[in-house]
Amino acid sequence: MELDNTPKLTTLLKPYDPKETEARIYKAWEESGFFNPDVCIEKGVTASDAKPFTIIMPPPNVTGVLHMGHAMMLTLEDIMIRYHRMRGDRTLWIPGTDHAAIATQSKVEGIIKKEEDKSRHDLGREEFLKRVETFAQASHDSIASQIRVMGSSCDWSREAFTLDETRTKAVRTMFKKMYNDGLIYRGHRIVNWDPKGQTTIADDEIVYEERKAKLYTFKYSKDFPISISTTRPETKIGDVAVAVHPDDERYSAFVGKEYDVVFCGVPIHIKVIADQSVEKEFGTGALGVTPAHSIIDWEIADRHNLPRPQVINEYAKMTVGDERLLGKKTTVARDVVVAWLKQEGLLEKEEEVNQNISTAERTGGIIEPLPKLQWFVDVNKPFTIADSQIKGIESGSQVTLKEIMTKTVAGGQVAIIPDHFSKTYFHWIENLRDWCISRQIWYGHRIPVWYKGDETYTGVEAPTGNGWVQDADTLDTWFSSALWTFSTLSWPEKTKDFEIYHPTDVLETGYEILFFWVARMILMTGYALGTVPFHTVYLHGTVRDAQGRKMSKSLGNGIDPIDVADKFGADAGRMALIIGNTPGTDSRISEDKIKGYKNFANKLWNITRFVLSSIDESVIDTKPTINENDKSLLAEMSLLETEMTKDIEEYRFYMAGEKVYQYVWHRFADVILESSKEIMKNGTTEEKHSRQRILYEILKRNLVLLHPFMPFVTEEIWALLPKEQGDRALLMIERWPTQ
RNA sequence: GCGCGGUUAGCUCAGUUGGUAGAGCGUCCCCUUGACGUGGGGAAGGCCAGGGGUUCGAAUCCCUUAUCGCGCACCA
Repeated sequence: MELDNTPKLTTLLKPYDPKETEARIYKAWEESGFFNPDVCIEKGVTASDAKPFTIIMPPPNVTGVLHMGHAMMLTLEDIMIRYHRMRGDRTLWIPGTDHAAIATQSKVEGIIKKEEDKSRHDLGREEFLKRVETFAQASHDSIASQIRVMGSSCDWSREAFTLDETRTKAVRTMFKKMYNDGLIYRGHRIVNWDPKGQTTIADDEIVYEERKAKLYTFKYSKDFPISISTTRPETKIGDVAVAVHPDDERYSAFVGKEYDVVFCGVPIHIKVIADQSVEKEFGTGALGVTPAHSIIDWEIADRHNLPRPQVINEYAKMTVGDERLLGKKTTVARDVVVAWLKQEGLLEKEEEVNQNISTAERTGGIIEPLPKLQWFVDVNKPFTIADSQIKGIESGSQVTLKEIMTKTVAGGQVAIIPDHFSKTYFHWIENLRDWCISRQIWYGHRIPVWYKGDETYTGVEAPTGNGWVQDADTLDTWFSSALWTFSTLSWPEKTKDFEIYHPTDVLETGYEILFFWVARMILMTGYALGTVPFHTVYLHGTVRDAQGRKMSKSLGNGIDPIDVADKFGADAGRMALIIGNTPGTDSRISEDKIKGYKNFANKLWNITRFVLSSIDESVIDTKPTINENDKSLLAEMSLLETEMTKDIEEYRFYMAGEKVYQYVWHRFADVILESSKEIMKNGTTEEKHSRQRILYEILKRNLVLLHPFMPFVTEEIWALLPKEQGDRALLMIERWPTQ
């Protein structure tokens, strides 16, 4: 490696300017090829038998631009990656983006609506998809450049997209495998229907909003013996039973009896049944069972083998009744039914209650539970796992997807940081139902199933022959995300990458997608590969504004990480995001905090100026004797290195960052540099040389320690520093101190 | 309803296995003009939410109360 021992003091005369520096440095890194572990091995930076360290980047949605949460994610991951690369590990960080089906589609629909006043149906499937792809591409390009601005040292040669060719193959292969194992099934079941988005959504895409509602208590008819309560009288047209608790003596005489009534002009048949799920104390203690329009009631119907008449359609309109009801919106129909109840003298009580109403996360539409023919992943069905490396699950044994999710975490094969999220995780699994994976949207992985008459074909490629029609639905975006750790490594191809880098080491992501994503990756990996997708899950919190509010467009309180990089430098933004931020805890960020770390970058710059202007070149070429006092300063430095290494290994990045900050500013600059001034003035030649040598050494060693946190300024200073034998040209591949 | 967190200096937060509390910012005083004013030195400020317990010793472990936040479920 070439050594350039000319201190570039002219550069150093100016204050540190991150804006001028950062883009240039990133380009140099990228051109060096060292983001790619193959190049590191090829060039002798990494041993060919070095142990791998892998992170697959959680792919940002191609819905626009990066926000502070992404910046935090990228920083945390880059710290780990740079640290491991400097340690000599075979370090791989794969970047990528997510097509984010519903989110991207609704974004583009919104734009087209606004600009052209057209819907996706006006454009047609093919034309609409073209528009989405154009949008996604532009969005991808800005995201990719923003990831670079943050200084992320990821391997762009392996970049992936959840909807590209390789990932499509993985998705289809997985679908077919699960279908063949009977874990994916098509069924007519009650689902969460979003009338606004015209699609099904998964249970965890529901957001509950508290609203005031009226609870009506009434009887179906004058002769009906039991009163029931509901907030949705219009659904009662779909009732088939009244359920009471088996121990409820008030109603035991009626259990088993059946009644025919005409309810608001519609004849209905009601059976009185006893079911454990009914609460005696709630309302009248009797529940009108509407199987087609309530998830709980659907399950009651399962237990009692009841019919499930549908009375509401996909547009939230009534499908039965006379002219008063037919075709009316549910909200209108509700008033009609209530008026009828009053008129007939059946309404006994009308009270105001607070209720949690289910809305769709993406569109805000009020969820209408409906029975529909959809695709599901069965989480409770046992299947034979061919080859299992999961503790407590033997190869060839019968196991369910739920068991896989539980045992990998319970057995410690996947460690969650902070640990208390494991409890939340288990709690979620206990309540997990079958996962509805089909969506009635256009953008995404189309379900790889084809129909011809009564025939059904499932496969990676379309079937040959005429007359086959592909299923119109697409897959839940989390289906493809769930394969991310191994689809990015070219699964189902058995590549070298896959062999070397999977399972990955760390998944670093926000706690809010523990269920959406983390759990499903564990599910898919356990199922398809019999192993875990990663050994450690590091969950970061939400980045909030200075007042602790979530950053949002409507509030206008967002801080754009790119603006931050522009104004203060990416290094400053990185430090501000990391320091004082513990895993799983929300953090606040403000310009003041970021500014503080810009000052720190400048401080480091000026330390360098002082050191370089204080030392003779002789202390670099010929190592002078270090006196006892200065030796103790080096020992202090070693201690810092040991502590920081331990902190990073144990995922305490906030502490590692703070320690080196404290040391550089308040020990190295405030004490050691200050005391050096006196030595340079009045010390003996030996004292001067000893001190000069350790100033040089301490500075270099601090640059190494700081590099994962503030890669740009440290790399820039490194380039300006005279080198000695063994120093590497780029700081990013300099060796981390061995412990 | 079930579960999980938080409650520490004016503000934002640390405090790794229990050993009489720390940082950043802010405030006040002082210093300094060839590394840096994006600087240096110093100071004030906390019965670590309340109560109880374990211990030689508790911010740290256990119980309990209050309060804030979050997740899940349900509200028929």
